[in-house]
Amino acid sequence: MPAEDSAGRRRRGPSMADVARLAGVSGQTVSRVANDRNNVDAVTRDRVQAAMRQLGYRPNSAARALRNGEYRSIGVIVFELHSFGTTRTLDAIATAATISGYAINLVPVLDVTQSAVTSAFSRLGEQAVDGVIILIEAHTLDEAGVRLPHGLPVVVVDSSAHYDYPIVDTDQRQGARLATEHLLGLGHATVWHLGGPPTSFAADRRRRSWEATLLDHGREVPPVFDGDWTATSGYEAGRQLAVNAEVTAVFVANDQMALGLLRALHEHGRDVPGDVSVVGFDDMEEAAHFWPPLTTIRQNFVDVGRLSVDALIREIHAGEHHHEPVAVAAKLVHRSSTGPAPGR
Amino acid sequence: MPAEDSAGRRRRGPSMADVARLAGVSGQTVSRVANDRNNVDAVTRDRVQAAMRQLGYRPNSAARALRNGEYRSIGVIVFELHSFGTTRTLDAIATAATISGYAINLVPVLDVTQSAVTSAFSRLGEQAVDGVIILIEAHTLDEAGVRLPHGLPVVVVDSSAHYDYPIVDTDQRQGARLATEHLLGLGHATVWHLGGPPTSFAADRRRRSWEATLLDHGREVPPVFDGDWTATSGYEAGRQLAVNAEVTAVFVANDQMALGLLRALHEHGRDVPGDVSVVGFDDMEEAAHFWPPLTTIRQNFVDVGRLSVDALIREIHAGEHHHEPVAVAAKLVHRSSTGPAPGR
DNA sequence: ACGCGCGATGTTGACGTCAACATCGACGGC
DNA sequence: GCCGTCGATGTTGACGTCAACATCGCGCGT
Repeated sequence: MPAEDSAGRRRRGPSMADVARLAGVSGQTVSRVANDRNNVDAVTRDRVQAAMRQLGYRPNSAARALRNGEYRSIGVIVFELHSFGTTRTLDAIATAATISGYAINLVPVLDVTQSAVTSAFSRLGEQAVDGVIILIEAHTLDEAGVRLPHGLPVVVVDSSAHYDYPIVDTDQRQGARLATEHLLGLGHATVWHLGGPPTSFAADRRRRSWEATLLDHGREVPPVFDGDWTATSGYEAGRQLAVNAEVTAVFVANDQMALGLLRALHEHGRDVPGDVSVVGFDDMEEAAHFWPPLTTIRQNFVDVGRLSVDALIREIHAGEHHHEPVAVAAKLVHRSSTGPAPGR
Repeated sequence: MPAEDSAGRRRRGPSMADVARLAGVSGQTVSRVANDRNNVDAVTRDRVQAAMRQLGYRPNSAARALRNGEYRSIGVIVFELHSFGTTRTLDAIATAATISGYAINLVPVLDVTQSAVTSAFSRLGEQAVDGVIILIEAHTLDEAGVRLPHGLPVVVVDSSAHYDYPIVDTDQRQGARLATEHLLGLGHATVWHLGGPPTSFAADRRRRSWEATLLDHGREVPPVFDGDWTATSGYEAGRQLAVNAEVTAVFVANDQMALGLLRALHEHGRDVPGDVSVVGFDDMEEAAHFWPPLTTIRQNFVDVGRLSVDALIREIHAGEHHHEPVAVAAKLVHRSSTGPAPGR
């Protein structure tokens, strides 16, 4: 339990009443000063502010939230901050929320098990939040069943349209098409794919769009390799791709796996982009300094974050709901890891 | 303002009173059930729980916090989540806090200006937190002056002993010595250094320790190159290091800059580790897949996070204060970017 | 048969804030 | 000089929860 003072009472900060007493005014006047209302005499205001400073007064946000029925805080459920995309999106969400005057309540899912997700959701039920943004990959969500308190506004950052909640995400379809067509445009007969985990909707979208693009152009669709977003999984898949001489172009579902692939290609003495061209996805800051610098699809995480906060706040205030999924455009960043098909 | 019901009242969730009415008991009994007190008859408990489920009751944490004088929440001040270390530490803090039953309130500093820091601090003053962990680099903190509400428990994750707050951090000194001695042990005449921004205490510690280690071994201390933690800055410094034939060993203050350095070395045709050995700091997941895989100093972010949460909670509960700074040991991870000095 | 103890449940009030309403005094118009 | 107006300030109560205290009834010991 918290520290207590000599009388055995909980140590709490000074309240409005304390400030009021010191300044010789009523609590209500203190409230008015604290909230910047204009109908307070300048002299009185100064006196109150001096008293606040002297006592180190800070408003009690619990009381305020109780009174106003609003926490001005939004919960963000995340599963590990290892993934580059999640981290950047969280950053953007935090920034957007702060600008809109909302605090961020970070609710981590401790491990991949279903019970961890369920427990994160139930923790959230007791949290002081007005709404929730879900940043974990969808399949986990599905399995846990939607155990979120009814009536809590929710926005999902993901690529499935299967939820009862508003959705904001990068336009995976368009991004993957950009990558694939870039490689085809360089004269490669076809494009191989190193995908994300099959359980991720984002990975699924990228894979489908890659496939559709190939078919649109009348190309063969090579078998897919699946990774788990980590560089290590990219390296492992890469060891198989590297020994296959037919492989001249690979679209990798994220930059980290692309890094692993590059390493595998180097180890097998295959030149990039001379023998094999590689395109990533995300455009993490490091990608520009991979060896060789990675051509990749840049996601606009700032917009994703901002738009999900906007959507959530709209839902909180107006009870609005169920708009079209919001898709944020991605763009191709051309660097040195892609070049013309060999012998062309 | 939040959505209102048809009567124009704020839409709020059901309260204990609503549950009590439905279950035909007093509010206090509902409270006892909600808090898992044992002195409630099993039959009554079931009835209350059924009512809770039916109404979708969730306890109002604002009221609870007001009543108990404790938010069970800790604030974490961060500046951007771009840096790998900050992100990992935040992750560890979130995990540790959750396990200890504390929520995380993320308070982003929006940009590098002093006013942004000040404003983050003052936002924090109004936030529903019992304590604060500061995860931004120290110099920014200094300039802003310690404007934190007096009496708010604080823990700083940084490497300066100049604060009035408890400190937890990786043992920068030991980590940098490990890196430097590893390179000297491989027969390099001396070790060059690509440091972090001079304003960072962590960077400062690493630099000093590198220098001290060289002096201990009677080696020459080459001029320092300063980066800003980004791969880009590492690349730029790297272009200067790469053209200097004397450089055979470089200790880089983080992995991201090391990546940029590797790229610069490749571009100048200098072999790693044949011509130049490189050691990084952090051990981000990707480091194992750099080309070549990077020898680096692994920071134990999990421990840093856990220990800072522990220290903060201790401070919150007992008002304990001012222990020795906590230094978490780092360790060397040997990969392929380091080898014997050329011609040896 | 009486009372004591104890477990189950109910009642009251306080946590800090702020909207709504009440009050008070000064000033201007007639 | 009287009243109406308006701006500054004060008073009251309610938000939802829970500790402290009060009550009630049942079983058991003597």
